[in-house]
Amino acid sequence: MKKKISLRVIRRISFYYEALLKLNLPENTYISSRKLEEVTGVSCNQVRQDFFYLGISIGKQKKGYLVKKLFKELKKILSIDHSSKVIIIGAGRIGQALSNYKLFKDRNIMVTALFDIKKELVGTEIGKPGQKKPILHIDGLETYLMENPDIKIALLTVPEEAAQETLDKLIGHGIRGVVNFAPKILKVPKETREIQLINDCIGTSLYKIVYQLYSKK
Amino acid sequence: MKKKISLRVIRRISFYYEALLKLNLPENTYISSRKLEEVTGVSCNQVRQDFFYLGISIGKQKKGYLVKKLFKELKKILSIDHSSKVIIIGAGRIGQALSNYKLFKDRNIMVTALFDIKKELVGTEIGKPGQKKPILHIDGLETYLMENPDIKIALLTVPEEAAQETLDKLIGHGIRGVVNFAPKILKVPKETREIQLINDCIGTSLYKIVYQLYSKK
DNA sequence: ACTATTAATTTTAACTTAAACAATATCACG
DNA sequence: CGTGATATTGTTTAAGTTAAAATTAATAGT
Repeated sequence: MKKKISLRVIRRISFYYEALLKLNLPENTYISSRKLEEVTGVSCNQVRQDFFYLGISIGKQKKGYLVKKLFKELKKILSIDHSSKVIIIGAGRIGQALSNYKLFKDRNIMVTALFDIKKELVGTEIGKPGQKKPILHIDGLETYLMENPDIKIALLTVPEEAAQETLDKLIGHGIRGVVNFAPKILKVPKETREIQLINDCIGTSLYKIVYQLYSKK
Repeated sequence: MKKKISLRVIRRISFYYEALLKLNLPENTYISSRKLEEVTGVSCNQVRQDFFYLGISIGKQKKGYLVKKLFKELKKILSIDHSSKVIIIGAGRIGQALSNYKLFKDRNIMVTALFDIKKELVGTEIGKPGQKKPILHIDGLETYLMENPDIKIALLTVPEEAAQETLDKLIGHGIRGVVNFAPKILKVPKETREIQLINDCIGTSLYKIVYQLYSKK
């Protein structure tokens, strides 16, 4: 029985992983919790506690964690030690930006196709040579998913008017996890259980920053 | 002395606010905590506790909260009862998408200009007629901010290679709050205190969804 | 061998959410 | 028009979760 890890911890773990990517240290060197604090902003105490909690006790006193080992452990926890395929629904600016997002490689996440309804987009490809992805019509979604049953994740970047309806359609066609980028909070229908939805609405954090800045006193 | 509100509460408050926007109810009708749960996914207990905590005790038994009053209270808490001006650094796909983001209006947040270094972009305008925003060269940033001292917030959508450097520059020129959309965790220099930075890196939530979906068991 | 640094672990405190419950206003109904 | 049932709030209390701090142990370097 595996311990449940909260999304908050997962987020920090992803920070540590990103830090390793960013620093690009040789695999046989060490990185300390202090250094991780410096790069990620997460306190070294928290770093160690996270590692302890997760059963990562691979540190060496006075040196830190072996980069190679740490990479491996973090990947395992994040479930990015194997490759995941995703599709993007909506080939507008956000969708295209996401599909071009080069770091997907380091995270073992692959965009296989984009879907849209705009005539001028459907049938074209986007991306750099060698990693082009087709833009397909959304009517072909069901067929596509039947032919590619290992695709369980969709990134939703359609206009907000169409967002909820599209989400429902995705779920109906077997998608199990969705990140919603449309500026509108979506909900999964009650009946359908076990669907993972993250509302990562663009602009949400504006509220936070405005609050922090202007609510003072 | 004002009570400190955590960002987590602020996020929920913004959900309630978004729910009101979405439902678009007449101002003189009522909305219950149950209904808010239905729309936002936040439990009605939590809703009531939030309101209690924040001193919003405007509910009527058996009916709920008067939409008009609730709007007013939420706006006040979120500090969007007055207008805030922001600039966008990076006029690429994400930056353009953000600048077109129509909901800014309802949130009293205005994009006044975009900045970039690309020759083909600088000097042009984007946006629908009547709300066009200029794209300026980033070299003009300092001057622009001196002429518009009420702009304290920047949205950062530059490529990740330039992100940290650009953030430092922004801070140097008096920007006080930044939302970073580049796929890289940034940090504010230690010396500079009181700068609000939110790393809202595009793609961060992919880790979460992948974990939730593939780590099962 | 001593010192300083760092990890592992435990303890404590803070924060967050959930649950419970009393109070009250509205509505249905006779 | 009165009355009772009920929905819904305001408030408190408890539980659960998360983060911080403190402590212990180990090891590298001098």
